[in-house]
Amino acid sequence: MAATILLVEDESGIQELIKLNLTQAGHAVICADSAEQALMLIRQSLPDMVLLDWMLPGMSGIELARIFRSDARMKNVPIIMLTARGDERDKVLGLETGADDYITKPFSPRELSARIKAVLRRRAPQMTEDRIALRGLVLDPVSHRVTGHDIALELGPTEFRLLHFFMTHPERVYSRTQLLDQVWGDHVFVEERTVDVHIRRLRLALGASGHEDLIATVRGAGYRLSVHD
Amino acid sequence: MAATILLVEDESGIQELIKLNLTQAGHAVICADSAEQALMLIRQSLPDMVLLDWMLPGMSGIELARIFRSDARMKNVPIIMLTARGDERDKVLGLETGADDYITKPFSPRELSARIKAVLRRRAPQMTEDRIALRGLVLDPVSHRVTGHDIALELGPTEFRLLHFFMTHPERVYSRTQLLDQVWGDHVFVEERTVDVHIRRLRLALGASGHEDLIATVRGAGYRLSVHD
DNA sequence: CAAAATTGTCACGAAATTGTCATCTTCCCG
DNA sequence: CGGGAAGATGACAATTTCGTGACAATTTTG
Repeated sequence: MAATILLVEDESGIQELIKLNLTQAGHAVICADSAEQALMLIRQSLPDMVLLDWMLPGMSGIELARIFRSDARMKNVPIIMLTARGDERDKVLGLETGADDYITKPFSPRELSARIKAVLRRRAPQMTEDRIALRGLVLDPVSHRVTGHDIALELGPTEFRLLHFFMTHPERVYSRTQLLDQVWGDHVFVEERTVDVHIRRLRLALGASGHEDLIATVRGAGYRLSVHD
Repeated sequence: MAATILLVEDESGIQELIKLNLTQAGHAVICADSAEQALMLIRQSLPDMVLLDWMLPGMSGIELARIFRSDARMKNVPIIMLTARGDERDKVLGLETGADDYITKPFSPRELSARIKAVLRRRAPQMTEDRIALRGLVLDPVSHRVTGHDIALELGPTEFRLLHFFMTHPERVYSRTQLLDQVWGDHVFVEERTVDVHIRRLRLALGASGHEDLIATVRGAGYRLSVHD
């Protein structure tokens, strides 16, 4: 279970330490020193979750969390608060603000890993290993198989990732750029129109089970997996 | 994120300084020395937000904020209060009055920028991704769907943006120029009459669910989305 | 290593969208 | 009532956007 994690922590020592732990656990880590930087980064890199230090210079962690939560685009990004030992008020306040979990410093790498795993399981549908069913379509992340009305579908690797992404994010329009970021990866340099071609290939494959209209194109905006007929 | 900001500050030195900062950050700045001037300017120029000094000659900032809030036309314009250092009472009072945020002088350009960005993100209604419902009409920015009485409406990209804007700014008249700025974009050079045509197309589409009279024409002034029948 | 599969890019055509204009309608005011 | 101003409407051409098939490059597989 590899995830992209945004770490917001002003003390560079602790930041490095946590970053090391997370990296070794197989996660991609993006670091921010301040609330402002965090705001920038979370928008452009769409992390799978945020590790947020309670105490920050300027804007406090809790304020930052509140901002995250008030913006619909970031509403679904899970947040874990890092707090100093035993400050119960902070804990309550943090959870009220919408943090998904909190962890008190100092903590062991194992504990951190466990919390991350738990939160991701709860909040990031893509990362789970559960089967996803939708309109007679069943996608199994484990066996890497897809069936439509019990008919096995032949999908290439990219088509599979694309469908996987759409099925974990239904009823939501994604631009070509967003799809490239989410399905191909941030760093990749690929033409936007390439998305069209893969959408087409995916549609063709889905057609084998009568699901050709599952993915709708939204002119001028992007594509969307529609749950309704 | 470029915005039009109304700055209300009586000390010309500070005013110049802030104006410089904001301009460099890519915002358009309109300055007012007094509450009276501010009232004039906010009506005619429709800023995206207001930076309001707490201490003003004559009418105080907080009174001004109260007036802003009580006027339907300005109700949706976010306000950031500028207060002197550490006056907590002001802070509380300010937030109660309806200020969206406060910032204590002196402050760094970075902090100001961050607060502005945050407030705009929170308050600029078009930016949120919450579903908007109005007279049986439901617009979902996320899925890019519009339904009127559960009937799906077919909208082109521009019609969608136009309706989105109106639904986030109901009961308020917008001139063609303002609509071009808000829906098309500042830089675009398009005939004003083009707005008429798109209004028409939007009305036609809305007619499919019996909402043809949703957008009213205000002769000599512009158009308005009416909430009431 | 050869065959097969996958992938990114391109060019072309179809279709949708858009801006503009000319022409009616409607409304306002003397 | 008439004249004009402002808005509505329909048509149209230009542009944009998307779908589609082909193809070469690359990777995977046998």
